[in-house]
Amino acid sequence: MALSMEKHYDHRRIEKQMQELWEREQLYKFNRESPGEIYSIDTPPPTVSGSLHIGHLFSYTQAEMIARFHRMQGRNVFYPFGFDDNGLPTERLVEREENIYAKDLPRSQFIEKCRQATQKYETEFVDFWKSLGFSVDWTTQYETISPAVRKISQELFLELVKMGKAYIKESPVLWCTECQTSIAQAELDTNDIDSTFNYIPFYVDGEPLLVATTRPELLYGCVCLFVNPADERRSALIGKSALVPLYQFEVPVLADEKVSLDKGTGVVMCATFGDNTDVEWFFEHDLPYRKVIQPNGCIADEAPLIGGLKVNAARKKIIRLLEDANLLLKSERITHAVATHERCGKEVEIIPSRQWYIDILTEKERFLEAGNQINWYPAQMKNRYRIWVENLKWDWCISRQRYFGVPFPVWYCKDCGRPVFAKPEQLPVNPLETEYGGTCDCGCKEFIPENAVFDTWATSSVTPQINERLGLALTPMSMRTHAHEIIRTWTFYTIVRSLYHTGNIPWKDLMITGFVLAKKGEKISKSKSNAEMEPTALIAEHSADALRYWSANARLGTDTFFSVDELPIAKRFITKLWNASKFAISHLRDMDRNRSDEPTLLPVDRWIIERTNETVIRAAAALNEYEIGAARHEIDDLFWKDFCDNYVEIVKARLYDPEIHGFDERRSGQYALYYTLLNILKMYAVFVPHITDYLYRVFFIEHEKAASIHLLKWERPKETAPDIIKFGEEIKSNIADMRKLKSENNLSMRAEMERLEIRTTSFAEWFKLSAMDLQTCANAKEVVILSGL
RNA sequence: GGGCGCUUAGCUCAGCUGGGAGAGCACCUGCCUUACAAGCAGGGGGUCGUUGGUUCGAGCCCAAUAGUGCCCACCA
Repeated sequence: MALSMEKHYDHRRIEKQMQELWEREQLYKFNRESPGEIYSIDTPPPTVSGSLHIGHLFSYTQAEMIARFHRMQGRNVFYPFGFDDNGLPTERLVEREENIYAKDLPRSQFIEKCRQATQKYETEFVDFWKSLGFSVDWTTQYETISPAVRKISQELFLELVKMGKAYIKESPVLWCTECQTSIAQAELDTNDIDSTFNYIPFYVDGEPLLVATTRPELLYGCVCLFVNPADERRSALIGKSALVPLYQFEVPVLADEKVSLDKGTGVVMCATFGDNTDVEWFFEHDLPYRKVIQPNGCIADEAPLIGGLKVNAARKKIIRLLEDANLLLKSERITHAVATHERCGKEVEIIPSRQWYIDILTEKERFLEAGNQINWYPAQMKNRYRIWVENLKWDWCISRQRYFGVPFPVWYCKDCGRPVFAKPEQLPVNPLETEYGGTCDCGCKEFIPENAVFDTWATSSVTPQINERLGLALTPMSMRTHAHEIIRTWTFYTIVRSLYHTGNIPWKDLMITGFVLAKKGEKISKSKSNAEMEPTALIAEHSADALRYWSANARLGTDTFFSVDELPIAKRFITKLWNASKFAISHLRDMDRNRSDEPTLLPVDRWIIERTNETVIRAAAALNEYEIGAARHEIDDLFWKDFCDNYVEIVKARLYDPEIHGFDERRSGQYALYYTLLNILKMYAVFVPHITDYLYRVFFIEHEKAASIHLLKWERPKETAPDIIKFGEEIKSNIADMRKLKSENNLSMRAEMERLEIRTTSFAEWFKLSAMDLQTCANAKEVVILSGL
């Protein structure tokens, strides 16, 4: 195929052309037989929630660059992509888009709608990654709802059951009354909500005892009052009975050190269940359960005065009743943080129910130790993990009373209620569609299927095992990457599962990327002002390489702001790379690479080669630490400042006029130019794969043989020559002085000058060999070298 | 309340193990120079949040303090 270099770089045509070529040539196809150690990347399977935003582009692109970097270090990169399509995010998307509620539809019909939505968005996502030039072997793609993954997920669940690490119990659980499912601690958000702190008198021995509460609707659920045992004012109350206002039943006054002396009135109402502390007290003090709130968010009918009302309406009504009865002695307006469900924003309740859990509370120490064995990039992200683990209060509830997810391979005996489990050969199985087919130990042959599905994280937490489904032993994988918001979920849960299933950490390195914010403090949303940040439109207009180049500007783990105003910088870089290459290649066309004798290099040529080697070393060091921005800046410095602004300007005349400068001298220049440009392109290939491969295929392919620049390896210079680099610094400073002189006199850079004085510390010999170059570069009549300065 | 960041030029940020304060954008001046005017060359502009300490020497280390952001806790 004939590729040409036109005056202007046409990203629309060339990016598409390159992507088609890569696909046709199967350039990124993973081959387990390929040489090189395997470098495996555990990439987040995006949840199908409908929004494809600049944050995806930013975070995934950085990881993709790491894949390219390691491939160009000679490693056999395994870089599978997946989709986390099952679960609540997809369900919420479908409910929102179609304006329906899952519970109003037949189960199978709703699941079918989810499947359709999933397919539609997954196609969009894949097209998107492809349009960014991702070096992914799409034949390794997985979906968490697929039969193969369902099977793995169910198998591993059964393994946990066998180990005693997964268990079922009837217990208070975090519950979303909007989504009508149990949820896990990791799915909580906190929102500041306006509320009132209500002071209500209970009566003990006929004397009023003021209790402050934000949840008066739970009065009927009150099971006791608590005071602090060290509270001298209250010690006489301990053990007595208190009369609950409005409802007129008696509850005991108990003592517990968790009660703070100075909060509210120092007396706490404990209800089942207002908050996490109530649950702890429920167990520690063996308290009874008084039902108030039902799973659908309505007050139980048996609760007088407010039965059947929604929680908020019930609260209002109770407050009004208290006021009417002169029982609301004080009411303070407050703003306080309440736990909400991250998927819908609704306040979370605590309701007893029968759920499946994975034991995590007994193994905190082990999880912390595992965290220490993993290399965190950037290192301080480990703190978020540590603090999360230390603060865990609930075992991981993995059952969801939802529809579009991996089913539990479980039935319950109709007689004794004991769970029975699917046999290995049955998997994957949906107990709603398949009979258990066995007999319970109690002799019963009838079973009730479990209709809950797994928490979506219960499946996505085994991505290392999912990635191993193709028969490759990968764990611990080389690297996991994602943004910092899911440390408490994806990172944590994967570590839990890996330790349980393999006894080992899931990956060696964790690369935690930052977030993209619209502007200071504003999160990305689908609001109008953010429409200009729609990524597919940005790529179409500004090119994938430009957006990739922009993404590579960030420091790892640090949030960044996106503004279209930043893209011209990237576009200018693309133009510069195009023009510089165009120039260099035009002077390399006649180069004879087959000559066996290497040219004797002039010092200037040695300098740019050494600078290139130095940059390769530095950029590789940064990328080995996942510092993409630092690496890019190193290469930028070499390319723009040293190569374009200085080296090319110096070597130009030699390339144009061998009759004046000498043919060997021209050959030396060609050699350095070839080496430097090729290696600059190789380094940039990680960041801007389209333009670099095009430039490679336009020219270098004749000499390098490999079909694509992406099949080449970076140089591995062992050391550089510091002297020649210092010499280069002196050349640059001499040229800068010359340019300054002309600029200050409003002269063209081409203006002729009488004499160029070169000042050098100790490189007089090298400057003598470069005198001709510098003389032409400055358009000077003579060059004088002043050494020893 | 606990933890982790950040604070450097008008803006966005880089500054490695302590020694010269930097880049891009913006601004000003000049330059059609056989890759690039979508360019090039040059310039102005900073008490490195504040205070104290260690050191021959601090943007960098230590302590305190202010502002700001995130993570966690906080529903009486």
